[in-house]
Amino acid sequence: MGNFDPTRLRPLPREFFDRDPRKVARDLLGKVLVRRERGRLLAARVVETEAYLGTEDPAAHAFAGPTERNRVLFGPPGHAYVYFIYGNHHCLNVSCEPEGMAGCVLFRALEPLQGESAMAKARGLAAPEPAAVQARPGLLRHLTSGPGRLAEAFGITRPRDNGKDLTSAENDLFLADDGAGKMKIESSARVGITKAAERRLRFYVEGNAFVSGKRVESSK
DNA sequence: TTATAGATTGCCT
DNA sequence: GGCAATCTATAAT
Repeated sequence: MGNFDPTRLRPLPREFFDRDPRKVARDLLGKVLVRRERGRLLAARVVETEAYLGTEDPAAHAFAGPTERNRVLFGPPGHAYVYFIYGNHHCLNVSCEPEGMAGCVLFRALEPLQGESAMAKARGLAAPEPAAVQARPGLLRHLTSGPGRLAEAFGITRPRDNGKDLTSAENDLFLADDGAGKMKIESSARVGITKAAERRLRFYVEGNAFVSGKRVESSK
C-alpha cells in the first residue's frame, strides 16, 4: 500500500473494458484512477465497484434504452459515463462491452495514493495533517469513500468529464495499472437501489478501510 | 405542466 | 436513526 510509484502507471487498454461488466468490475479492483491538472497528479486505488448490466438490468440507467443522458453507455467501451444525482452529487462509471451494448461499472470507493491535500480541498475539508493521519488513518476515508465523495475529490462533473476516453494517458482523467498485486475480493448486493437489489454485483477489496458503508475504526 | 423518485451525503436529534 | 438539500429524468395529469 505504501509504495506507489507514478512512473509505473500504464493506461488500461480498450480491450480491458470490452467485456462483461461483472468481469470488468472485479478486475478494476486494485487499479488506479488518475487525474492530471495544473502539473498536479491525483491518484487513488479502486477498492469498491458495482456492475450494471445494460438493457437487461432494471437497476441500470440503460434499462429503457438510449437517451440523451445515457448515450455514452451505448458507445464504445472505456469511456466515462457521469451522471448527476439527488441534486447534489456526480457519480463516475466506465462503459463496458462493444458499441451497442450498454453495460458499465460504477466506482463506489477509492483509496487515496497521491494528492490527498488537493482532494481534501476539492471536498471542502481541511488539508489532512500527516501527524493526524498517522494517528487516525480514518481521516482520509472521508475523501473518497462513496461514489459522490470520490467524484467530488477528483473534480469529476458531467460537463467536464462525461464521454471522456479513460484509456488514454493523454487525457486528464484515465484508468491505469501500476503493477500492484492481486487483492482478495468479496462480493455483495448493490447499494442504494430498489430494483434488482438482490443481484450480487458489488465487488470490493476484503478488509480495505476505504470501502464505503462501514464504520470508521473505533479505537485501537 | 406538475409530481415524484432517485446508483448520496451530511447534519440533526 | 431520521431527514433535508437540491437538480434531473421520467411518469402522471
